[in-house]
Amino acid sequence: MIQRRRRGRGGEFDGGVLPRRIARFLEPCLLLLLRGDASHGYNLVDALSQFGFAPGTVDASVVYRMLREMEVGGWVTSQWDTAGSGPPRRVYQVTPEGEAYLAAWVDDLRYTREELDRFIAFYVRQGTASESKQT
Amino acid sequence: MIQRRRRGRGGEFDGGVLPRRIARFLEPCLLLLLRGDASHGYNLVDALSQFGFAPGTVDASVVYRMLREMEVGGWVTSQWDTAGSGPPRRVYQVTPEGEAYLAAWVDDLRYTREELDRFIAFYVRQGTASESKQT
DNA sequence: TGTACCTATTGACAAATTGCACATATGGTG
DNA sequence: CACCATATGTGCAATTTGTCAATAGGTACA
Repeated sequence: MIQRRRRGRGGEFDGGVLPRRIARFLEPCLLLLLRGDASHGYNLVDALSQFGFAPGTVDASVVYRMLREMEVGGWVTSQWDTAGSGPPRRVYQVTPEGEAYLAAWVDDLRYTREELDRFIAFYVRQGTASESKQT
Repeated sequence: MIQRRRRGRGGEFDGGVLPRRIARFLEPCLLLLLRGDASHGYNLVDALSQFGFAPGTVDASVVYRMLREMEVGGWVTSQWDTAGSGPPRRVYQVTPEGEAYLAAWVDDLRYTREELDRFIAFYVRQGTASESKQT
C-alpha cells in the first residue's frame, strides 16, 4: 500500500482505503450518473460507490462544489425540487454540452488506460529481466 | 478533447496534447526508469517519453523536484558525478525501499486500471441503452 | 579573451484541487 | 422544544504542479 506524507489534498492516502488516483475523476463519474438519471447532490454521494469510491470516502461538500462548477461550465443544469419532505433539493440534468464533454472524458480515460497498460507491461518486463539476471 | 479552465496546475489541458491524468504518475515513472538504469535528472526528462509524456511536456524542474523528494523519502539515493564534461550531475539509484514503494505503486495502478475499465464499461452500456431508447 | 550556447541543477511563485470543519435550513418525532 | 435525518453550502489549509528565473561549468569559435 502506498503511504504518503499525511494530510491535505488530492490522491491522498493514509493507510486503509485506496484513494482516487485519476485527477478530477469525480467529474466524469457525476456526469455519467446524472446522464443515467437526473438527481441531486445528496443522492449522488452514495451512488458514487458504483465507481469504486468506498462509502464515506467522498465528502458531500466536494460533490456539491463540483456540481456547481459543472453548471457554470454549462455541462449540467439544475432546478429546485420543493416537492417531498425535508429541505429543497437541487436536481441536476446533463446538457448536450455535458454529453459531449463526457464523451471527451471517456476518450481521455481510454488513452489513460493504454498509458497504464504500457507502464505495467514495462514494469513486468523489467522485473523478469532483473530476476533472470540475479539467477 | 477535454477543455479546462485554462492556465495553472496539474492535469491541465489547453487543446492539443493530452495531459497526465493520474495523480503523481511522474513518481512511479521515474522510479521505474531509475530501476532500469541509474541516471540523473536531465537525462530522465527525455526518457519519460516512453510513458506517453509528449516531448517537452514535462518541465525539468518538476523532475528535479520529485527526485529530491524521493531522496528525502528514502526511495532513491544520489551521488555527484563530476566525471565527463559539463557541470556535475547528480546520479540517482533506487533503494530497496524504493523497490517496495514502486511495487505498491504498481498494485495501485492495477487497481486504478480496473476502476477505469468499470467506468468505461458503465459508459458503453448506458450509451447503448439510451440509443435503443431514442430509436 | 569574449561571448554565445549547451548541459545541469535549483529556487521561488502562482494556480488548481481537495479534505475537513463548520454553518445553515427544512421537516418529522417524542 | 429538543433532536435528528435530510440537504446544501462556505471557508480554509495542505498539497500538487506548471512556469519562470537564477546559477554555473564546459565547449566552440571568431
